[in-house]
Amino acid sequence: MAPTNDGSAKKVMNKGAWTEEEDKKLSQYIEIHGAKRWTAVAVKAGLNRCGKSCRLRWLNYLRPDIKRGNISDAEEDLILRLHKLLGNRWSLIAGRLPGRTDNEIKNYWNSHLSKKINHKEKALEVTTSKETMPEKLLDIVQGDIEDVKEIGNSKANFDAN
DNA sequence: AAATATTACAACCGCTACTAT
DNA sequence: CATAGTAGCGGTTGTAATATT
Repeated sequence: MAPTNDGSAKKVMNKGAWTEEEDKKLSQYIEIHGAKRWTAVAVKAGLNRCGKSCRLRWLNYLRPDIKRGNISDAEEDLILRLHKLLGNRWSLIAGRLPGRTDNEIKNYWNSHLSKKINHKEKALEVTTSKETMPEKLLDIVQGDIEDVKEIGNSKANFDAN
């Protein structure tokens, strides 16, 4: 811990897996002061971590509204559909799956779904059949697809510009 | 039962976008 | 308007857990 350093600029930060104690410090600090100003959070929470690391930990793990546990069939189906529509825009996809994070979905895609990519056509055909999708979810997807297309398009336009 | 391979996931890194000065 | 600092994104990696031989 401790200041450790001589005058020269860089502190050596912790890296790698978070300990329970670090988690606790981080959540406690954030509950009081909010999830903003990550560099300050890192320092003031007494964590020898960079802000970026704290942010990631909070967003992907500690944040209270995170849904844990396995991706349901319905969620998987939604991921497949959205990915077909959006490509690797994980954050956008995650936005349509309450409680799931971009990182989690990206991971899920890379490990579970990329092997299904071998039977890609089959998988996508299945997901386009409405019967396999619960009504509620279907509404969500269809409602959002317009939004999402717009976002996609405007980005494309911007890029092309 | 041990050794080795595979899988799954948390966390990192570099880059870009956004915001404020 | 330019520039600096911060937040966010997505690719990639390290490794712990699990499966296979």
